[in-house]
Amino acid sequence: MHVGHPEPPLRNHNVSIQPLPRSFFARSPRRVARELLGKVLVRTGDGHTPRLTARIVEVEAYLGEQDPASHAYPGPTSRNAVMFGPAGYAYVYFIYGNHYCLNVSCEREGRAGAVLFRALEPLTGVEEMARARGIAISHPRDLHQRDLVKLTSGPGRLGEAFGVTRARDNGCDLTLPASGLWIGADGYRVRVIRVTPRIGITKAAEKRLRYFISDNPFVSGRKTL
DNA sequence: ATATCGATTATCT
DNA sequence: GATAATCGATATG
Repeated sequence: MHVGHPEPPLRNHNVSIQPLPRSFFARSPRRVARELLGKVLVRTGDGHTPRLTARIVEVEAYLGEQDPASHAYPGPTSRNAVMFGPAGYAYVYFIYGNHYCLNVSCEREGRAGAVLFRALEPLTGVEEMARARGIAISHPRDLHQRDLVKLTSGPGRLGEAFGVTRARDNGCDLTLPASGLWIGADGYRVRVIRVTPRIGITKAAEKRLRYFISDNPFVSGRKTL
């Protein structure tokens, strides 16, 4: 075996994961974003067995019709309809002709708001994630941190790793394991949360609505203000 | 390490 | 017709 690994890159995950209730999401995007850190995104197959699990380590809040950076800013359209619906549903958008990004709707029905998933820490199903990302892995036990980071560090990357598309996942209920894509808690406690301006936007770029777990190596982009 | 750029298409002006 | 909640590749310090 190898020596000199300060920490194994993967913590294997045999504890049970409990779905989050809709009331968790039916709050302000700021609150939901902060409390989503440390929770687990799950992709389940037909057999209800989790195939893919990954810890949520970086998110951004989008506030709705008053937030110029939000897709809800122009008011309800067919694209953003899920954001105006009830909380706890997947809002998936396609961007730059290349990438699908995953959000969860917040607030009460009729009031827009969402949290964008920006980075995950893979827990199980790493080989499938690597296949989905088109990254060759010789021997799964020899995975290095730098390879793992490329799987789910960034909104487009994590979408691809989890096979998220608008046709497949937009509007699906993320509180329901039967949806195939859902969010749960496994008892993990986050230590330190950091807050910075959001990434990659041109409007309302100064608002500090990006939340991430301090010192987590899977966080995307700048780790300083 | 940071900077710049091309890819590629749904959505809106 | 312009833009975009991104990524990966390339160039340069």
